[in-house]
Amino acid sequence: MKRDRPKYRQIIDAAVIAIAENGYHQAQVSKIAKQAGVADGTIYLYFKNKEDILVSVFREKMAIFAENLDTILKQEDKASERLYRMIENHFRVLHEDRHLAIVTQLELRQSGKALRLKINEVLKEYLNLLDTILSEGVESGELDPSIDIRLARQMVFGTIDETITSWVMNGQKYDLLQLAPKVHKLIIKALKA
Amino acid sequence: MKRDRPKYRQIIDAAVIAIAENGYHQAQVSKIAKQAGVADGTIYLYFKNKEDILVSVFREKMAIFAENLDTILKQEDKASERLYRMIENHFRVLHEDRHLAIVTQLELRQSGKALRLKINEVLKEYLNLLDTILSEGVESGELDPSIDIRLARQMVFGTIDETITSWVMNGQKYDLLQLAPKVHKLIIKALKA
Amino acid sequence: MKRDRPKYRQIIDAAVIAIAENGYHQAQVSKIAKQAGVADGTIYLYFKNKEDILVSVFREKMAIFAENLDTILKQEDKASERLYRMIENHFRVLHEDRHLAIVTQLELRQSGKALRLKINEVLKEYLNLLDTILSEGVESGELDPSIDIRLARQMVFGTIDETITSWVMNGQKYDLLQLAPKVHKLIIKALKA
Amino acid sequence: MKRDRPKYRQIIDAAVIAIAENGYHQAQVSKIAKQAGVADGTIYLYFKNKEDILVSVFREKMAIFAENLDTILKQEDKASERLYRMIENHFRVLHEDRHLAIVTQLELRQSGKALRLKINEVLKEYLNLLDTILSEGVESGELDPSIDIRLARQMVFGTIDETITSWVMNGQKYDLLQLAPKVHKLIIKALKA
DNA sequence: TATGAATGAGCGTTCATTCAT
DNA sequence: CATGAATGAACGCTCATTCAT
Repeated sequence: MKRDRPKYRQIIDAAVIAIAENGYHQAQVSKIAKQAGVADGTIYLYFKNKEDILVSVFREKMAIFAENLDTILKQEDKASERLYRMIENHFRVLHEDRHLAIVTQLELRQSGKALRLKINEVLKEYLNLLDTILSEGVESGELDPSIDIRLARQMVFGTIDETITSWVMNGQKYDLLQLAPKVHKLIIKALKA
Repeated sequence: MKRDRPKYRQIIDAAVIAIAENGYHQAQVSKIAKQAGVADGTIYLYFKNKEDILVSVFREKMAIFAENLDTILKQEDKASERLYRMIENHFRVLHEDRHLAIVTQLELRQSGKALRLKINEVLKEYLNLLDTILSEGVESGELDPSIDIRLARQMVFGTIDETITSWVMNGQKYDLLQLAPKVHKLIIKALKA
Repeated sequence: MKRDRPKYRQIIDAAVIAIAENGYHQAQVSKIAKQAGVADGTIYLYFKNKEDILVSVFREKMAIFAENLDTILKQEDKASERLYRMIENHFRVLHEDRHLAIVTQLELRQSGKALRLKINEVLKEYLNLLDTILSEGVESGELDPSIDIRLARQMVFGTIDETITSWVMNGQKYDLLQLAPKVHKLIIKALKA
Repeated sequence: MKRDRPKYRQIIDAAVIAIAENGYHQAQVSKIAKQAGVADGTIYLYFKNKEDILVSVFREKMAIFAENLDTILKQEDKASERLYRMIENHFRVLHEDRHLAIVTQLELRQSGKALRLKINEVLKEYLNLLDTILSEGVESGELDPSIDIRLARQMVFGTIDETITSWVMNGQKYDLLQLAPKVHKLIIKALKA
């Protein structure tokens, strides 16, 4: 399998750096290749085309969120705690990889419609896990039964996303992780029974 | 003043349509010119360059939100009502101009970093009004004094934005306006004292 | 109409020279543009793509053959004389434009299948005129009624084509026009009643 | 000798199939290798480069024509009969190997000038045999002494070539072999004393 | 002998911007 | 003011060839 060979991840990681440092439109294939330390043509042994690199970046990195979240769901069963761990996890991953944060919050959003649709498919899995947390929270009586799940999900994700984007656009100057408890408190207040 | 001459708005409106119908990357200057019924070169008598058209689109259209919001602030003084009117206004404007909704929620986000920064400056005025609503709500004792204004603003804007973007991405099929009360309820629950 | 503007022919003529001098695969669009004294992009104001240039070269130049042949058909009604004039015309045009001879006999045949099909359509008109000469020659009793028109046409065209190609491949060193009477004699002997 | 080892012919035959089925420009070295069941690199143990494969294809296959023709020259001494056998042989070989017909009549002609010159050298041997038939036919009084041998050869080869190319371009739908007597008759009429 | 992963030079095309009319 | 023909820089991708194993 191609994605198990070392150069696959090497190129993925190079793409994140190249995009974060140059911007989406200035991250030419040749720049990614140079950053990865391979020839331009080598890229095409591992990826169908440039778009495929970008979707793969998103898929591989998103897997980190989803995996962690999966573990959290198994460890916790209180909705409030689950949400806290989710927020904290989301913030932590992007806090620890600032290049990745720039890429997911700013650069990848400049992609064309086709790529956006593929990215959304990947994102959907993550949002489904969030839906699960919310539904189960309602069922257990912990969360307000009158909430609209979709709307609640949009609020949770929208708040998280906007918070991180603001942090990135302001130069990642302050400590994103410290915001987790406050964001959590706000969200729980809105959702609790 | 250039922006008072009829062709200025003609080009702005043409840009919104051209971008909504063709997508950001397929909205070439020549297409905008054709849509506006002017020659390519004429564009450059009214705008410095392509980026200038797009920033102007955002500025002119954003003015609608801000104006309305200004009026609302003068008419209402309860934070809850102000927020309701703001959400309702935001939803209504984009509900009534579907081209504009596509442009602001999807297409304009594909622009490069430079343009994004300029757009954010324009957006900042709008967010400042929101900050005002929140601060005054806290001062009057209507809103929870322990909230972080910036965070609260990010939640409010993030939730609104995510809700609208979902609506656009799902083809603007359902009635966005009907969501206003629910969104408002959720937000107020999170923010009230 | 694009093809009436001077740059259209300018580019066509430049393409013939660029291809003759560099070979089909080495006649890059930028070389054709430089030879024509225009910018690369200008080419695309007159032609859809590179293939379109080449088909146009063939069409425009082939028109010379067909026009002359049309005139000949009107002036002469003896098949033998018509064939002589056709051969002489074909030889003369290529003899007088050696670049064109290289392009039609050698370079343009290196094009891909798609282009070849389009070229063949253009060629078909010319071959139809030849068919007319042969059919009318048979009807008038001047040519052998037992000949297969298609086969006869293939012989006439195959002989002419092979003769010219040999001349080109040998460096256009001898006088092609002098061969016309001999070729004509050979062909008439094969076809006469 | 390399060309006696089994993989040599294996690659030659694979090249004919790959070119006939994919077209000249789509017959990449890797496709030929796959068709031959060897690794890409192995090709270069038997051939200097891609051009060398193609020249070898032509040389090896042309040898069939020449060998047969050699035998014919020994068996027959009447020019008319020799020509008939030559035409019949030429038609038969290509009729029986339709892949080869496509390759020699259409695909190989798309090659660059350099390759074409090498192919012509191989072809020259075949054409020399044809010259011999014609010269001896003139000497024996069977053929018209006034003919120009080179021209006669161009007519014979041009007619055969054009006939076969037409057949291939029309999808090899009709019976090429049946045309041999008619072609022969036409040619003999042109050449006989 | 045989392999196949890696290489990197090369090119058609788009489109924002200019400027002579 | 308005036009639109002309410009030319910029880039993703292919594929013949090599060479370490």
